[in-house]
Amino acid sequence: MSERPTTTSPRRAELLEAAYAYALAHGLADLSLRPLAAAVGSSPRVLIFLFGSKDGLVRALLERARGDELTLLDRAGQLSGSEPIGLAPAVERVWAWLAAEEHRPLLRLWVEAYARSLVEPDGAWAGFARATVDDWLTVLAACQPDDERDSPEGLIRRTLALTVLRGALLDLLATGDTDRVSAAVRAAC
Amino acid sequence: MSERPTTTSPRRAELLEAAYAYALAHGLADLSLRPLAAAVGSSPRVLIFLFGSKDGLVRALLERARGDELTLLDRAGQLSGSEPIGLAPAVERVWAWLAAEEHRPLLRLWVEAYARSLVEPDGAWAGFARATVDDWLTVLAACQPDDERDSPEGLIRRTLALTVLRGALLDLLATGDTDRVSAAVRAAC
DNA sequence: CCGCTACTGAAACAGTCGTTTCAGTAGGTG
DNA sequence: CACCTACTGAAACGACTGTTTCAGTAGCGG
Repeated sequence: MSERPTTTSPRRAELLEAAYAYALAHGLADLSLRPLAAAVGSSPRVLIFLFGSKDGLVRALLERARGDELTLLDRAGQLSGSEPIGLAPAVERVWAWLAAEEHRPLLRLWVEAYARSLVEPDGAWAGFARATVDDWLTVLAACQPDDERDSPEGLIRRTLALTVLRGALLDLLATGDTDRVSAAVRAAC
Repeated sequence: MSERPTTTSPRRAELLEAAYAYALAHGLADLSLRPLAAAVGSSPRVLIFLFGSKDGLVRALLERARGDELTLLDRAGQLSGSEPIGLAPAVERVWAWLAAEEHRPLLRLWVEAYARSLVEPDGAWAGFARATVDDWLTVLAACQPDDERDSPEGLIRRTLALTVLRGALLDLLATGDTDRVSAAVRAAC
């Protein structure tokens, strides 16, 4: 009976932003409506009304996080806008962004969503891991010179580049040892 | 009052093994006692009695998973037992194990625990991510020639090796594209 | 048989969960 | 004014959660 304006509405956008900040701080794993609603100055009733269900809210949060990720990727893509800058410089630039202290909550959230979508491939998390792999590979491809991009070795090289970035991110989030991990990324280039 | 044989007991070991199989199939994120107990032929009462609490059970499961991981690492370490085999061959051997289809549930569980211990560094998951980074770096160090191992570049090289393995694992779990990812790992060596 | 340890079943406890029901209020438009 | 849309508060629903209480049973050494 309580229909859903699943579409965008001003209040919905406002609450989504607040909920996103809350998720960055507390994680998505044991997110629950009542504490979240209290933190963002709302009520479970309203969250359900605006997002349809808790799953709808989580989906919206994941899309929101993916939005942040895509703006990063756009910035990396810009650098290859006029002329491809090559894989190694692209990796170093993206890594500088990933290693920045202030992006760590977002990246933790990202790892959490990635892992969850592997374990539980249905529901709100469906396809998140797969989607980001494709997003990144596409952007890395845009950084490669034209002839390299379309060769089989080009695919393998950008897969390796993505692998280094992802693995380094995991190490960094666990140890916080920026120097050691950044040196490894630099060595890979 | 119903205090803890937190120590090992025959029944406890038996149920732990069954619960481990269940966790491999269903994940740890929304593990709950009643369905688990039903699946392993026991009751919540007994699980609490034998493991002290749900947190105790989860801790035991994580230790159990880490046990599986350590036997893999031991096997990689064996190959460097008499004479260090070098980083690149070690990576290729370990990757062959990681890429095997039958190890995927264990690796999914591993990623789940890793991510969770990043988001929620207290409680049962504490230190899991950090511990495995150290485990792996130690074993990779044992594969390096003596002079390389103790140099600063040696630390960076094995960090990079670990990075490649971890990143490749994430890609493989999301896409299942063994050929592409294995080619990238081979290219890194 | 006694007493001890190890384990177990059934039921209840208090709490949280997502969601629903029913009731509104505020603001703009006709 | 009436009317519609957008939003909201309070309270309840039933289903679950981890945990506890109380009551056992089975086996075994003495």
